[in-house]
Amino acid sequence: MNLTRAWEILKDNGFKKTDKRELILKMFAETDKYLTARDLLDVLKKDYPGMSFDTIYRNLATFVELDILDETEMQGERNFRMHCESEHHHHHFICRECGNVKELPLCPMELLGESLPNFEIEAHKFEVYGKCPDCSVTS
Amino acid sequence: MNLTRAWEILKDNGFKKTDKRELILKMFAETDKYLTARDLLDVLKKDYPGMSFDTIYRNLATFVELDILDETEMQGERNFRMHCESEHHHHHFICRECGNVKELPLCPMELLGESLPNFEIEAHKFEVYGKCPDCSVTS
DNA sequence: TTTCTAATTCAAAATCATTACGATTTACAT
DNA sequence: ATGTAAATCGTAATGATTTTGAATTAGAAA
Repeated sequence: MNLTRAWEILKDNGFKKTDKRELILKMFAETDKYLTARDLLDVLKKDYPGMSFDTIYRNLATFVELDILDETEMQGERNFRMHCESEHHHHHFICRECGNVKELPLCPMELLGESLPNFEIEAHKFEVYGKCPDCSVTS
Repeated sequence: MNLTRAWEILKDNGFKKTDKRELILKMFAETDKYLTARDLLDVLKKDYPGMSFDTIYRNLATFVELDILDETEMQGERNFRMHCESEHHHHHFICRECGNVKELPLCPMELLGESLPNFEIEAHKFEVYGKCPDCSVTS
């Protein structure tokens, strides 16, 4: 997802263009990694000392609601990332060292078959964690 | 995992038999569901008003460390459950309504193939959420 | 452009899960 | 029975997140 598309969605849903929102979205546009509310605040406080958690969290919620951001939960923290626009559904490897993300082409749900008859499936989570080649010590 | 085996492991690792540990383990032995620290405290406070968070959390950490319990994170809370002793690795469907759990026979890691060359894989998470047949409103 | 109004922001406090601490009690090997 | 390390208690601290209420601001309408 790029910034232009993100603002299109916001406009379409009646949200205003504010500099705080621009800063937050720019941070996501510039990285591939998952970011926490604190990551954002720490950086943005430099330029906008008044930036508060309220602003961060409310906007993150808005962005997730509008599918501009994806959210996942890792070690007790909510992590956010620009929503993937890949043609088809996929999952991620997440590097615990640098936070970088790699797409995994498969989705286990396709392989469930009739494992869950009469179950109402609402969601699923599949993530792989470890070290990417750059962070893996090959010595 | 049954209580006898759990105590075997604790003994082997030099942990003492305390009534608090017994109560906590009994709660896990009696249910199939994932429980939170609060679930445990709320119940155990009835019989042991003095029961404190310290006791709960320290013991949960110990049990997870010793593979007596499994841990997962759902909606911002850590959830615990008796460790599965099934012959082979598997994953779970978790009912968001009643908390009951159903084993899923597959593990997506087997299907990764060479998707992650030179990546150091440390962990993975695969869970399916929804409503079990009992909780699904079939009207 | 000026005005209006709802949306947004700020700053601080509340909440919730989790962790930590010093004092006391307990399990269990000797 | 006793000594000692381990475990527990009661409570306070921490850290992430959410909420609140007053002040500010963006964007639409006149």
